[in-house]
Amino acid sequence: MQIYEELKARGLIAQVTDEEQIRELVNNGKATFYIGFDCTADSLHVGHFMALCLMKRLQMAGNRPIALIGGGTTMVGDPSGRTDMRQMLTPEVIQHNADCFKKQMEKFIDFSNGKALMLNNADWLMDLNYIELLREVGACFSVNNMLRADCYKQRMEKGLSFLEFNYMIMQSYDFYHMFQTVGCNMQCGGNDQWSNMLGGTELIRRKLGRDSHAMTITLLLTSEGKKMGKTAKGAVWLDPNKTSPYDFYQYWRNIEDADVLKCIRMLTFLPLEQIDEMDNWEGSQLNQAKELLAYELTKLVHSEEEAQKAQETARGLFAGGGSAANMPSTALTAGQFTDSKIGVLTLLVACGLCASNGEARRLVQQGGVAINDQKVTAADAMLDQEDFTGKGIVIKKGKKVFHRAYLQ
RNA sequence: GGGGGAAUUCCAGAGCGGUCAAAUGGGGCAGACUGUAAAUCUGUUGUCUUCGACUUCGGUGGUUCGAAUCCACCUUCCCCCA
Repeated sequence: MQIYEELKARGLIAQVTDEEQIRELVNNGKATFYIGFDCTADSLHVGHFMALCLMKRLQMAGNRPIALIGGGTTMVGDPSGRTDMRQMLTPEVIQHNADCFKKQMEKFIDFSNGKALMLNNADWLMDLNYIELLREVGACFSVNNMLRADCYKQRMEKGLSFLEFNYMIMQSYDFYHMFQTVGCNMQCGGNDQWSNMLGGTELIRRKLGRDSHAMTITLLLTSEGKKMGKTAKGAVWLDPNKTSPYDFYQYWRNIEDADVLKCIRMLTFLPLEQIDEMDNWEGSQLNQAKELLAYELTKLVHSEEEAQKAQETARGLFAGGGSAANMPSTALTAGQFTDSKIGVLTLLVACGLCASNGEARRLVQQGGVAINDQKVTAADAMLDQEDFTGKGIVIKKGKKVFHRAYLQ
């Protein structure tokens, strides 16, 4: 099976400009394609992970990826999928984020010997001259057409600033620029980028009379239609300091039944035959699939070792007994104890399990806290400092959150 | 440039000058049931030294014994006309 067919079988491809041409290009390793990354945060998250996987797959098939850091476009802000205006980021923050992205990407993509490129569009966008750009590029865009684009439509009601309206033009210019300078002939991206991407191919056709291609990746949505990788606390990050490997593992382990197979197919590198076999799994058997998914992804994003550790910890905690070594933990200092004692509420807050004493109190009152498997019933319960020495104690919040606290 | 409207707790969205820490829904958290799933039901959801106190309703001042509710100005956004 060739790469294009595989991508299709995995359900990764959402839209393409010309299937035949792209198939030909990609299957023969003739594509130089780019994916843009807006650096609005200092770490990549699960959403980006899809894109990175696609790059990796295409690279393995002999194509050349370009990771484009949006140092310039982030200054403008993409209105797609947003109902309100993005917060403006300062150039310093954007630069910092771009640097962070670069480090993370190097783990996935082989940038050696020009096998892949990493560019930053700040390098060419920041020097543009307004009038020149208007005459050169602006003339090629029809506002009528742009307004018809889906991403702007929703914003027509809530208001759209001229700044954001220009995002499509910047992105199109990127493609146009790289088409000429590094021979980039295809753009990939999330399906929400479709109209922005078409802007680029259109610009290239108008300015140069040449064909270029665009391909979008299916957005990974939960069965409820929400974006995958978002939790109430925010995104699931790839940076182990922002989302620990254990939490990362747990995120996938806790996924809904309806989404498991889809995720395995789209996100892992397991052979399709193996995945097809799991297709008729049902009920609690799906738990095995979830474990596999969580393991594979943790391995890809962090390392085999981390995946192993996370799996052991999770199995131990949920199956009972088990090692407490790798669960998230907090080191307490003697200063946090008064008279060698600490209150449960204080402890919960200190470990970041609760945002406030009030929340901690509620949690205890509702029977949601257990320490070393003993349910805590009194909000004013005190714990002895000596219990925290060595491995410390294990706090269980609700049914799934385990946390270790020990004395430093 | 002219006219009108809006800003409320995580989100959406109610809110007579006192009885408003603020309806309702969503989301979150916890409990029951389960398979570390979903659905369902229940409780809870500003902070704290929690039978009490304190700080919130875009910002700043003002009126009042008392203001999320009235007035002025400012900021931001939306709509209509040009």
